[in-house]
Amino acid sequence: MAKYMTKQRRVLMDYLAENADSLLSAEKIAADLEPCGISISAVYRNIAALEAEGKVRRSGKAGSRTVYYQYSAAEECREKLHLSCRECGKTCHMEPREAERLARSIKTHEGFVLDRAETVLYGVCRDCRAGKRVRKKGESE
Amino acid sequence: MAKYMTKQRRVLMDYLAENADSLLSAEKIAADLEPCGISISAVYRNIAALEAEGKVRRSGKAGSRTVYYQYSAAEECREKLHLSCRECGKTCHMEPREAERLARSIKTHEGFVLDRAETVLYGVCRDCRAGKRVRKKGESE
DNA sequence: CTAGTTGCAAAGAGTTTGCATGGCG
DNA sequence: CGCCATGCAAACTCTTTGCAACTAG
Repeated sequence: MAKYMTKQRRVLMDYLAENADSLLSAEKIAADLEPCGISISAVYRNIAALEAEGKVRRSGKAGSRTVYYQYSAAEECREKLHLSCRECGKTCHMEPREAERLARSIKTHEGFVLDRAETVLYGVCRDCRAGKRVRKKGESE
Repeated sequence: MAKYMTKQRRVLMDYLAENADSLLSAEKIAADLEPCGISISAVYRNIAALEAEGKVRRSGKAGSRTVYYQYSAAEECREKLHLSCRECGKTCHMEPREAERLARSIKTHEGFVLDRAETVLYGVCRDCRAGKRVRKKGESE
């Protein structure tokens, strides 16, 4: 997969890199990139390829059947736990030391080996707690 | 919602309670309960009602578009973090003290307030680690 | 009896796929 | 020029909904 670098693929990758801090649905991506001339199928197919290459991570939002994707630049990214904000949708990495401590703690106490690549912690981020009214597009109170 | 206790509802609730430790898709539930004479629509409708009552929790499995449900007996359940095993699908509660420590730690270090109700940690549980030593992709030791 | 429930089938939402055309290398 | 990638639309999967028949209280 990914033998040619097509216009669509480049546009998609740029877009994902620029929005590396938020969870994106295939439909949103397609909508935003539609003016660039990229079909929804191309979005899905490229994302699947990027996912296989480890450049994109998929994560479901609690209670939604839509799948969300996010750029996952480096390998190290997958060693980090992700924190996803319910309010603004942004995702950030948890400090490695913290993640490490958490993983160890859970393993010790529960005998459970955490899979950092697949785990996303949900909550409300610092900015949203501070602003408290950072409301994002199409999001009602 | 839930004004009458129908045969279907009772069967569903029993089933959910019995399988309180695993994540169940609507289809699996319907399949397992089909001999009891309950349609998939009834499954969905009852689950939606139970969910509204807080007796069922829904959670997406990482990287799957299917929604999974799980019995969530008590209120306290929602104050506990959940650990879900990728191998066997079982879910268990994280020790409250551990969860508390984790939440505090994240808040202190990242300014991120964890939503315990929506967060599920993925990994491999003690039993599966003991039984088989299946080692999968990107899993930390 | 009467309103909540059910089953069925049709409608939706989101994702995947077959096929002919188009474009990267 | 050959093969991969794209676009379109049809197929799929999972979930929701309309409606007439059914049933718990």
